[in-house]
Amino acid sequence: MTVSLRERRRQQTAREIQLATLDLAVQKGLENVTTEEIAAATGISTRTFFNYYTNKETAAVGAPPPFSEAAKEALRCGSGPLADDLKLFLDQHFAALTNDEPILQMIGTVLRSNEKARGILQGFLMMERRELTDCLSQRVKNPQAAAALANYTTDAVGRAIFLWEHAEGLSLGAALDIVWEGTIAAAALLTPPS
Amino acid sequence: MTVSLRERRRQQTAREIQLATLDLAVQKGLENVTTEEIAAATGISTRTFFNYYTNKETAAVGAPPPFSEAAKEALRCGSGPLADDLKLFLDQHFAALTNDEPILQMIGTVLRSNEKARGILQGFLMMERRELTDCLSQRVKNPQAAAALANYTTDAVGRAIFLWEHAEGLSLGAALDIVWEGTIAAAALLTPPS
DNA sequence: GCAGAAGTTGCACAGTACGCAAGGAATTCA
DNA sequence: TGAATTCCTTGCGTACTGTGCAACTTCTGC
Repeated sequence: MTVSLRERRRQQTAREIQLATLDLAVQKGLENVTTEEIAAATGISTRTFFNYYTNKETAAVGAPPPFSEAAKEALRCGSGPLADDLKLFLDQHFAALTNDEPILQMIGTVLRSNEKARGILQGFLMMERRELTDCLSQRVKNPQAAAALANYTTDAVGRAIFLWEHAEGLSLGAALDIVWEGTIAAAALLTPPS
Repeated sequence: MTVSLRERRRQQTAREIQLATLDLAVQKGLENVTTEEIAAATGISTRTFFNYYTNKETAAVGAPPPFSEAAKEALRCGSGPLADDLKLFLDQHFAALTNDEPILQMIGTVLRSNEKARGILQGFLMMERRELTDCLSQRVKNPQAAAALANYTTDAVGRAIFLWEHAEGLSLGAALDIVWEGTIAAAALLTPPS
């Protein structure tokens, strides 16, 4: 096996901590949850909690799924219209996110009221945006345009999740479709008629 | 006088705390600065520090200048091409920022290494983006397109400041021009040829 | 099965953030 | 101008955060 018992247990514990954190946070707000409570709920010591996460906000947010290498490669080397390739890329990324909808829901609740948690997530998204910028730089010569496209794309992720959380009976995929359409419409509004 | 002595002193103290914080942070990194040091450098007690700011990161970031009401009004009711009106809006906002270039410089240094500070700033930018979205909603019927445009715009602010900090001998205004051009180019890339 | 690596835990300690109450300075109003 | 009021500052006490260290347990590779 490629993953040792140790590694598996580590992942397991990390996830248990995240779940305990989110569970408590949804109940009474992350501000009012102490690391001690989280540790107790997880069945570990406070000290061990800090061996996994540097703070409770990080524990709540967890590690978002990375972009798939295949999807990035497709984006770099794609030949179709850029808008279509980006949408395809987003669809693939959302397929990964959809696996943990309940967790996503809880994270959303935490993010809405917790500044520090937003900061953590922001850090992750910034890394993702940098990754995307690098991919796009291979197709777009103007580096500022590549950065702008990466921003349009990661922002669409955020807005789609937000919409999904606030609109009843809307699937994550459907929310993305709506948001992406708005993104394209906005781009058209900025583009002088040729 | 419209502003009482109390109010003026309060503003003064708030600024002094920010300057002391940034000064120490640039010297040795905000992580390695204690609230006690900041208070001492400002000439106040630790307790008073917390009457002004909830934490040192907030003290470092301070309160960014708000959008001017006139600029917002112009954006809401403007009739020119949207891209031009937005650029005008940004130019006005940057004129306000330019007053405190040295502070902006120091804030940038802090943001680069401090996660929590980025979170604080993110909160401010999110509010600004919401404000902008509201303005734009009066000119653009599709709410997702309005949100996307607001994002394009606030992101341009961030990228312009970043570029200005990293490129030697580039004025803030010139950086904005370059970034905005990239934004427009990216929009064109997403727009199918009509 | 055993040596070493990795993980867990208790303990100690520096730092953060805030409630509370006493005292001091600014503002209001008589 | 002087008293009443309001706001600000400060010290003290306290709950919580985050990390270094050392002892101990568990897992891994040979």
